[in-house]
Amino acid sequence: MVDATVAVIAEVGLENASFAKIAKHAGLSSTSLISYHFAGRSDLIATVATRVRTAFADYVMARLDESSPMRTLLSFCAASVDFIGERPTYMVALRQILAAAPSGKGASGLASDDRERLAALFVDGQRCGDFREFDPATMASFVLALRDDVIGRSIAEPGLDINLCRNEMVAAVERATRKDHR
Amino acid sequence: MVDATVAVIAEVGLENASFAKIAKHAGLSSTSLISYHFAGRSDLIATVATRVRTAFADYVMARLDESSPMRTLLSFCAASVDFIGERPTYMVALRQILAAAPSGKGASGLASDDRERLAALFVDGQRCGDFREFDPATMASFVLALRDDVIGRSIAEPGLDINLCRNEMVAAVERATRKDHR
Amino acid sequence: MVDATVAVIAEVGLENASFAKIAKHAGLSSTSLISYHFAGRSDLIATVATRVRTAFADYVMARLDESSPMRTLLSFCAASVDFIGERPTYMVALRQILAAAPSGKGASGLASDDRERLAALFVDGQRCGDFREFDPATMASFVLALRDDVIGRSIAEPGLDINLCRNEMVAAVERATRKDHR
Amino acid sequence: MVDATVAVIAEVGLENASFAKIAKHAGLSSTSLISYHFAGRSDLIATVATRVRTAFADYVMARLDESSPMRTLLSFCAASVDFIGERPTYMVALRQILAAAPSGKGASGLASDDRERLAALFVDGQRCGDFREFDPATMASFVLALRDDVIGRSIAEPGLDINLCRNEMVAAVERATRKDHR
DNA sequence: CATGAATGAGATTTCATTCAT
DNA sequence: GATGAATGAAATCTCATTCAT
Repeated sequence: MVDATVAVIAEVGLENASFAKIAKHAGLSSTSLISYHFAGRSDLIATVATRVRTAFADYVMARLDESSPMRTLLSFCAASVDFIGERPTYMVALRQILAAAPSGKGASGLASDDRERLAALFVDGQRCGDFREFDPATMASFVLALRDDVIGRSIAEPGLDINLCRNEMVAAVERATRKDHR
Repeated sequence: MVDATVAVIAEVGLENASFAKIAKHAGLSSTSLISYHFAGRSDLIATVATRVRTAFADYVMARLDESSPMRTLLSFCAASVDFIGERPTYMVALRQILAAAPSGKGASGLASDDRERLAALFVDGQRCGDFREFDPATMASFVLALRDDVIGRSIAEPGLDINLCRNEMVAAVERATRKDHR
Repeated sequence: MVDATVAVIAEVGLENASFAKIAKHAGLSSTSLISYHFAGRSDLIATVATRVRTAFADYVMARLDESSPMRTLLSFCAASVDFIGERPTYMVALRQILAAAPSGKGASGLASDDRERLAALFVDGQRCGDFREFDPATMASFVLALRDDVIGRSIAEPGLDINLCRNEMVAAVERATRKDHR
Repeated sequence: MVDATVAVIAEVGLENASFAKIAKHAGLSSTSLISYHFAGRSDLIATVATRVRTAFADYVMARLDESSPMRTLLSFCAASVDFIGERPTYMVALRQILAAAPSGKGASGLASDDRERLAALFVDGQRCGDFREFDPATMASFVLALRDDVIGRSIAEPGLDINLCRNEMVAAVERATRKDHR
């Protein structure tokens, strides 16, 4: 049921992902089952968000090279983009959910997890000399924005070269964060 | 009427920006006037997007320093972020519209203008030695993604320091694009 | 304006013939002109009905052979069918208006004119021996029903042979009304 | 729900038979249930038409005297008119639907069944000498037109004598179709 | 005469949800 | 657990009409 929701969101967008479409995609003959299992629409999409984020985190964690802060960062970028190619609908759905989230906490809080972890990584890396001085929170947000941009383009441009995106992203992030030479 | 729509979208999100709320905000006594002036909901939000993009383009163009490709790029970044502080609701509305846009053209096509111009700028700058070698289209998308990220954060985090964001963005973009030092 | 209404009714049916469509067909930029010239929708379609009926009556009257009741009847039938071929949209519109008319008088009374005149003709012809004994009112209604049927078929079947219809109608009406032999 | 629709159409006409009135007549608290069960307004009225035509066909079939083509024809006429007296609202509704039907197929196609069967009957009867030579398709349409005329009059004239109509129709149809006496 | 903005009623349709089975 | 009928709110859209210009 959650998977059906992911698929529907990826196909028609969060706004148009009604219980009716989800039920049909899941092979259910009534939307009442969804109401039965979830407290409401927001409960359902929160569950979806969690499921997607877990899958994403698992995938990325397994590919993390934590031998140094910079390597952690770059392997995070690479793995993130690879996941987009691996499970496109997952990231599309997550992006829709995060974009539509009203300010404050709620679903938006979901994204802050990643951001905080990245910011902490930057603080570490600045201390040990991997990174130049910049605002960790802002840079964390920037890195995630690049990742989300690849997601968006992977939707809009069917023939997109994911490998190119990954390499470009890694190169850009490295240059934006590393210590300036001289 | 378009301005009322911008305000409502910025307040409650695109999804909840119903004709009823817009009419109320515009001081109209009926939603039918909106249907009268616009071919439909999509026509209205397309008009909104155009209006916002025009205002944005005008603002940025007036602040562009075109003495070199790199300066053009960095002044574009700075002006973009400044506009967010200037007309926050405009950018919030635009971001909602772009995020909800299904793939293909439509609202997504709205962003392609900027992207193409940036890409062309990169090609120029690479030829004249301002920029290192990278994929112009990908980098153009990245730069816009950073701008959109600042928009998003300006919504989610009321107390955000826009000046900090601008400086960080300029610094990051410059390092990501300039020629590598030996 | 009346002619535009006729055309629109013939094209999309009375039910869908809105002021908006009529105004567009008439080249007007606003429906308010229609409201200005007519007391309301019913006034407009009543005017249309009158216009059409006048045109129809003029056409038929000019072709009537009143040398005997039977000849009057048959020439009425022939001329009626010919008019359908001549001005198809006129009769289509009239038929729509009459069919949608609620019982009682109103627009329905428009049809009773023809019926009464035909019934009177039958009474005459029965007196002078042209027609057999039958209920004049019922037969009058029947004759008009055949005419309306040709109208209906001329809409539904584009390639309909109007001449065939006229001849068949004349033959059928003659046999249904003439005195039985022996 | 279908029966409620029939009743409402018979009462206020097809044009004014809104979901609201139908729901009210059916004792429903919301019009949404109609949208739930039917794909749309056209689906509903198509269902109504089918229901009515089935009832009509069943009634007439049970009263058909098929001992000869002419007897089949005349018993069809008699039974048809009798049904009008039996279930007035059914025929009123059907007539409204057919009259409002745009050309082409759709509801108009509903009548073609009867027409084809009658035409086939005429061909048979002409071969065996029951009927004179005439165009079968045209005559079939004519006979149904007479039937529909009685329906129409039974609406417009409350005190109409149905028996008289039946007898007049049978007499007229017999004379219009039988072989001419020398 | 003509325009076009504005109005309010009303129509269909979709939505999430509840309830009895 | 699963179904499908039923509900009420809300959304978009069309309609005829009015009014100021």
